Amino acid sequence: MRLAELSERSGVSAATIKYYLREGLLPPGRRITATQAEYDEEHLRRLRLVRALIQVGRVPVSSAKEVLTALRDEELGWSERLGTAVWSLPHGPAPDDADPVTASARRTADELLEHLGWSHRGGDGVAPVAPPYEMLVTAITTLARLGYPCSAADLEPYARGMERLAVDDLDLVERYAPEEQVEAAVALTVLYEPVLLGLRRLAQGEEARRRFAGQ
Amino acid sequence: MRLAELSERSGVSAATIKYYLREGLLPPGRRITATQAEYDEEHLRRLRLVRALIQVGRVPVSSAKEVLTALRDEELGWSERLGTAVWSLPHGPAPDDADPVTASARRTADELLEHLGWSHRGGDGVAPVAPPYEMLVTAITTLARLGYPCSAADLEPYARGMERLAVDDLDLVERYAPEEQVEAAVALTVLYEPVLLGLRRLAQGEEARRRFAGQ
DNA sequence: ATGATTGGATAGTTGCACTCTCCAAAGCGG
DNA sequence: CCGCTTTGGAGAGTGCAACTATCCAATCAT
Repeated sequence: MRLAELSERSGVSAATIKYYLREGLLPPGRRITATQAEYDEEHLRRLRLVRALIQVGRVPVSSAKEVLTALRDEELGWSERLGTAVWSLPHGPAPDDADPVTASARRTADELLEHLGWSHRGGDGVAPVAPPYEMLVTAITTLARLGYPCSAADLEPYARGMERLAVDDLDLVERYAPEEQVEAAVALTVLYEPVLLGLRRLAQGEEARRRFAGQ
Repeated sequence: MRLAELSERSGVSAATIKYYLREGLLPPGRRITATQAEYDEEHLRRLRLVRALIQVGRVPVSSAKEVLTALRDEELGWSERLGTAVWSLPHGPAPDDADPVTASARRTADELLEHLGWSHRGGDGVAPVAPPYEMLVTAITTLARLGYPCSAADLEPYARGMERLAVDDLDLVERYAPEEQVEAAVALTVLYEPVLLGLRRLAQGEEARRRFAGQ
């Protein structure tokens, strides 16, 4: 199919598709002549994934590129690809280690993870600290600075909850054929986030209604 | 204290504080003379909340203003203030109701919420549909379009998980004095989101490592 | 043959979140 | 009292991200 048809079938404007091609978010089409290229179903699929990551997952274009590059990287195995993709996701401002509040938050996070038996550092050697861990530290620091300190004990039920959901997440991923699993894992990681946050806000509304009925 | 001191104590540049004052995110200081104003601890506290919402919670400035306005609105009761504040939070693109996939997603969401016994529509009368519900519908639609359909049954464990966490959330809020609870609820809703997402990504990493150890 | 279409390159637009510059009034040290 | 600095407000300017519009030569459809 031509770029115009790709545009029509995806609902993404031709100009935007050209932009994504330039930025390397989509691989170039198969060149037919000097001025024309042909796109296939795989391009359509990838374009839809890009739009989903950007619009629903709020992933910046540059990070989306990294995520997609990791997905396609034939050099890496299953878990490296997934790891690289997830680490490319946005994770907010880095913690400021000069700040004593950050140091305390880091201790809280370490205590929590140790208690849970999670290894938050990458595989072997001098692996960098995982972005999700940094994200956690930043959030705990910010809460503490605002006067809402949370201890490892406060966080444990949240961690246990996420631990249970991770089992469901991986079960869901295993429904798919092995060669589809990495993409499925990324899509489910990112696109279940709004599902989770939406359900959480609804659940809070329910619980608040239950407790403070007539106020 | 003067604006300069507010800046120093919060770590926010004076120019940015002026910008927030202009945008109405911070109430004006108490005017001392025609060209000087005095700020107090309450301003400092609010400024820190603004920064936390914007930087860690990824809330746009304009939404942060709505959230803060709702928090301060003396006209409203406890739950209206909290509801208005949470509804002002970003919730992604609205679902496209012309699309049949959206209609199907909406049925899935309705089925789930009915099964759970949650009331996703506001209080009385012709209340608008809750933004978190719309957020959920958009996410389910996007997943379906990408070839990752999820049924009400798939979503139930996630909803149950969030239901349990909402209880903990509200317990945490009730630690604070009644007049502090609305702000605490907003801060915890928004700032626990990175905590939750960070823990989820870490938990997925753990679970993936457990299942696919040597790949 | 000829008018429309295609894909690539370049430049322009929009929105957001600041950031800079200016300025008159105020404070302050001698 | 007099320079010198500081203050807060207003408006314009900046940088970045994500598009969007314009051009253009090659090509395709009739």
